[in-house]
Amino acid sequence: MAGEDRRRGYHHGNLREALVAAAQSLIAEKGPGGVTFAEAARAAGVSPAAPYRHFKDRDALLEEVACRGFDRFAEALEAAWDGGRPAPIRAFEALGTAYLRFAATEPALFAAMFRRERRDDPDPGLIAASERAFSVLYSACDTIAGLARRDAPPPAHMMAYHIWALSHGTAELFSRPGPRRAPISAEDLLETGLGIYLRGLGVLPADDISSDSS
Amino acid sequence: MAGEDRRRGYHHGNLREALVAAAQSLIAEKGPGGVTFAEAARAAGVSPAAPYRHFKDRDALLEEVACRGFDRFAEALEAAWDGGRPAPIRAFEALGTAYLRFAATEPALFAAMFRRERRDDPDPGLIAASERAFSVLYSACDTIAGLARRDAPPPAHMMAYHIWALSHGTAELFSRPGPRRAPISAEDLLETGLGIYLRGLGVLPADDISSDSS
DNA sequence: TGTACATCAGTGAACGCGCGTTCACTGATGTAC
DNA sequence: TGTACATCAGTGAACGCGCGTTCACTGATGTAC
Repeated sequence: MAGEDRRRGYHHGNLREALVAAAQSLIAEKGPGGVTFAEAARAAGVSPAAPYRHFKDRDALLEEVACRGFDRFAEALEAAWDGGRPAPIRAFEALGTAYLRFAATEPALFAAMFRRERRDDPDPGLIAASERAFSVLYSACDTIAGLARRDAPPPAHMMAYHIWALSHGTAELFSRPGPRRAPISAEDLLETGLGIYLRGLGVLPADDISSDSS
Repeated sequence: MAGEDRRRGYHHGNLREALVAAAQSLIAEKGPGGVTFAEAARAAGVSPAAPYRHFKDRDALLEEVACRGFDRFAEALEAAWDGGRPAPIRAFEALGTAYLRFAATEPALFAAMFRRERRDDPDPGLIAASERAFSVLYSACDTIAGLARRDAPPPAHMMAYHIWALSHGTAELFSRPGPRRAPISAEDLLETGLGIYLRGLGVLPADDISSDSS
């Protein structure tokens, strides 16, 4: 953004950032496969050879975008969970909603983060960033698992994988821009799904059992 | 397959099939984005102009692959569900496992079916094929919903969307070829997740309630 | 049974295009002294 | 405070490549009579 306004002569000053921004809007336009080194350079107002000073290749650029995506994703999830306030269950639902909203409002980042054409060599920075996002989910599950009315609480990491899968599947199938497929909104689907899941864990009371104790 | 063995002179005889097969293996190699009209033609042993006789463009070819993918997917799911035999719950788990297995053993078809770069114009044949697959899930859920020990069974279509999302998310995140991320197998994750979900619906008995009636 | 003709499916050459990548270069910036 | 020099970041021209797409064409197949 800031780098596009004014060229300061020979040196761009902020080319790396400009390339990342350009890649992001190219992804939004044509998907990750449509990102081209040459076009990113053009969008940044720079010669086609310039990007090589900052990124090894197209894939490195996309990985950088994905990495920042995971960082912002983690922030969004963390803000939604908010340490379990005002109440754990409510915060947990907000967490799920945040997952969907991120997928819907940042389709470019989301696509870069979860694109299927990964190279074999997994970038450690990217893995670390995705771990950061996952850890928000994990700590929320850890709190929620403590509410279970059983002697043995469900293992939080398994729970986190379940929740992640449910949220991700809902986002992929029902929450992306494009022709809708479900007659129910993605948010409602995820909320009801989470509710049923938590009931199954004994975290929420079952409907057919009279119980007012939380 | 059959078309590659022997050229019968000027006419290929089975070019459409050969192109679909070529596209499929190109997807397996480089993902849907790596599919090229020219390369598919080359793989089929035919001039670069020949594919235009059978497909409008690259996207039409990919849609054909996706369409067949959904057909085979529906078959696989149907075979796993098997009308609810030997027992509904067991068949239901088999259905989930079949979802994962399809994603793992047919990554090319799976990628074509669920690729994100869809054109705006959704092919009716493709939609119909995906509906066929979904309807297997739906009818299974309809049967399972009837087992709930409540007065009002959960709406089967909502249930089907939940299950679809959970299965799809598990497949996307944990069941694709590549570096694993979860310390639990995708199959185990999905099975436990389904179990918890069904407990939440009242279809399976909760652990902390003594109940031996199925 | 044979012939004429229409239709179909693939040819191969050609074109313009944009991309990836390299190269010696050069303008700007910072720093040692 | 000024000068010389090293380093850095971007240039622009060039190359080879493969793709998409078109075109008039031609070999094969089927069918009317």
